[in-house]
Amino acid sequence: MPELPEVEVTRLGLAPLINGTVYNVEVRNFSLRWPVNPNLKKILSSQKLISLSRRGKYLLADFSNGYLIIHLGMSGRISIVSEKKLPIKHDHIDICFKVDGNKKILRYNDTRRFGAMIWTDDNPFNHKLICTLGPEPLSDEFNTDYLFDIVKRKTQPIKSTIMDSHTVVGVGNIYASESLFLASIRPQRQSQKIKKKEIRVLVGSIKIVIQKAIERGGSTLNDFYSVNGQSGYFQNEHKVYARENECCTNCNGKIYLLKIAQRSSFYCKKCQI
DNA sequence: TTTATAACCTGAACGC
DNA sequence: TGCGTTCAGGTTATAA
Repeated sequence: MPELPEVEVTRLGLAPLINGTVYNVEVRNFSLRWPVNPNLKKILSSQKLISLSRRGKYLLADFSNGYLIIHLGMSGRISIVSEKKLPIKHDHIDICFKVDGNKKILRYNDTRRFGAMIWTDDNPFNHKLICTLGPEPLSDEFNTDYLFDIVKRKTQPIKSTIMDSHTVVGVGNIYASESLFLASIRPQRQSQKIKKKEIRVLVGSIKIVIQKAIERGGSTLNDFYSVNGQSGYFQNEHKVYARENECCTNCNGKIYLLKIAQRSSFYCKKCQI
């Protein structure tokens, strides 16, 4: 489910909890990708949520006494619900806030439990999961010279390179396919054989695709919904992703499916070289 | 050092 | 209808 745009949409949706104070935490299942801190309830009790930021696909919840690092994995979802709403299957964690006298529950649901909720009282940017991440795709740091310097040393397919969070964060399977289509580059091309002028176009394409997806509220395929339960709309603009055997919107040719690093990759043989 | 693969877990979709 | 198989948006650890 969540790639960078979906995580950003989630972050923005959680804004009503800022300045709220935690009055209860209920962990129904501690077994996420990494075990949830068994003392989380004690740690967060009476703490104030100061701000919410994002680094790649990680949400960073800044509390008075430390940070909660949240990753949604493949099927994680966060919603704000009322106290009356009963938990359903896979609702693993509730963090209960009092905000301006009102009670609001941050509810974490994750069917496949590939997500994570990690407590740290250190600077989260020093955390081993965060400190090795590549630049944000929309930042100036992610530019032609930067990416070209990386790809010229890589023999792996370009799609694998741009999906590597150490190269650039937030480009998952959907947006990798879409960005490569926009840049007219086949996903299986060997990274080091791609010319600098193509890398320039690719960098621009990644920025465009990510920016547009954020503006559309992310992509809702099977299970992404924002905090308010709204679906995203960017899936309506997918040019190649999940469109095997359909017509290319550009040339009317056929969209092909190819497995790269065990992941489905979609491309047009005519438009992408 | 780089690249490929297995693993984590659940449920939907599909074929027989 | 029911069972078995395959596949899915992410990321890390391990093997090659």
